[in-house]
Amino acid sequence: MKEKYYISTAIAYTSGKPHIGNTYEIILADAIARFKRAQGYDVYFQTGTDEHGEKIQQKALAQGKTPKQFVDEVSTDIKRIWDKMNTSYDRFVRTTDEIHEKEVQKIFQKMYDKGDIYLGEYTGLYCTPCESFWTESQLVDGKCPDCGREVKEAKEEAYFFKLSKYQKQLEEFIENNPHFIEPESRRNEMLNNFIKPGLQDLCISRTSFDWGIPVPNNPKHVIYVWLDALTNYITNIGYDTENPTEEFKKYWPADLHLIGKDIVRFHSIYWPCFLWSLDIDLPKQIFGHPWLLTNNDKIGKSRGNAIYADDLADEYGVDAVRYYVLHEIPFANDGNLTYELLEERYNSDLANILGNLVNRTISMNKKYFENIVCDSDVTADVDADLINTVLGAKKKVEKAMDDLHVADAIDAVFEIFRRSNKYIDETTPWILAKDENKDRLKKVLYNLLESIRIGAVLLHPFLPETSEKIFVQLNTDVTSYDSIDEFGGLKVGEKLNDPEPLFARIEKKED
RNA sequence: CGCGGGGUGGAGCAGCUUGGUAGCUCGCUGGGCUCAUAACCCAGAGGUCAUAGGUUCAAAUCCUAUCCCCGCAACCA
Repeated sequence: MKEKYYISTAIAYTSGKPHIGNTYEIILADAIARFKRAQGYDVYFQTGTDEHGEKIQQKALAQGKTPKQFVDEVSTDIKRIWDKMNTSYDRFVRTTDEIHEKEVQKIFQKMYDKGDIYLGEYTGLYCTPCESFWTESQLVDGKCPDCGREVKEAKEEAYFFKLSKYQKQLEEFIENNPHFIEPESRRNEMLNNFIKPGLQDLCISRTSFDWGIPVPNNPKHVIYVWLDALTNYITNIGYDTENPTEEFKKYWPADLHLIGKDIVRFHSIYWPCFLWSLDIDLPKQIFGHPWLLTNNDKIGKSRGNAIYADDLADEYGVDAVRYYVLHEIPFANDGNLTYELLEERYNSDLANILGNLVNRTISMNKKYFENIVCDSDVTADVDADLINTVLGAKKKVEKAMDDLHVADAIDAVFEIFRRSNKYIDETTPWILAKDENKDRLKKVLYNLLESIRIGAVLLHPFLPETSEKIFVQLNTDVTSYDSIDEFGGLKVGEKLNDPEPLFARIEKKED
């Protein structure tokens, strides 16, 4: 039986259209999911939208819509972008789905019955006109950051979750599982900044708005969005407080929660404690990926520098966008996106190194052998180095992917293409073409076509569309992950399709 | 002294855990080639690795201090 692999993204908050930085997450998850599938795992890949909360209620109101209308529109748009980016999620979930809402209430009830949730009083600084609580640090000159008026201490009834009860357990767990939170810098931050100083009980209900899941038996409270949102990872695969489904038993615990570094806290502190409260195993790993910046500034609508994935895809193509974001964020540090950098990568890597290689190779094969795949036994010393590089790439990709170093994995694939370009110069096929029998040329072109095939197989998780276009030009169905363990999978005698440029070069703008 | 991260040739990054000729991609200069999307291949110039001390035979890599940048700071997801 195939080993399972459950990967999730965070569910996207439906307060507005996600920008390229948000979209990066689903692309990254997709690359990992596709890679694991290629390796033979039984992959379950979940994504979706997080749709409750005060902010959404306010936004909807401002647009004269009901919250439900509003989130329906935004969620549809998010799904559209995910689809446009060619992401292969297995399930797109929404926190407004009935199955989820019902289960969250049952979860709340179970925690309550267990004694992990109690009714208490929330004390905070309250601005009466704004009907909002603020923390000390949010205040501006000691006054309400919204309206500038005085705030005063106020109390309200609220439910609390006993985080404090699990503090020691959590601290020990994270100490003993050094890879539970990645990258390491985030782990240190959580441990030193939040956990070790002590965990306060978490207020998990709100009464200041009603766009949320009602607390069972006390509907003037709605359940705090993070309890609502985090549980999406289990409710949608069939968790139930009494009778969890076979699907749940099969896929849980998740292998990887892929999330933004800004919400590591919720996933590495609240989520484990919630799961313990339910007596469920913890996910195996939480990876807080870095951000994509533009001009080294945070991307955001309010900053007026928002860049959207679908706009970029319209201009440069889906795979160019995928390539850029996957390649530009090595691992733990933020990446940078500008149109100049994107065009630079596009031209040099996609158009020149990859696109041109495929084009020149297939063009030569057409010119010299009428598109027929030929081969011979006339080898030379240079062949071995090419073949070693090509066959060695798989291990490098696997090693990099095991560490979630996706950018390194892509580089390892491109080594095949770079080496192949060099091989053309070393072998000078146009000179070999002058030979009467062309036997050496047959071997050289076969080696090149086969290298491209192997490269395309490895490229597939990252740039699926491009990879498939290459297979079409090679007219091959030998595309399995196992087919690249040995050199020589491409069948002799097959007829290639005519060359078609994969990526048209972008000419520099004249302005 | 709130916590964490970063400051490496013109640009974007790796290296730092386990000290020992500073690496990659792009750009630039020169050369080669002509199959190809003026693409490809080779060679070269360019860095006192933020600053100041310290440890060491030897530091980008360890320690201390300082400066600058970024994120977080629990009820906003």
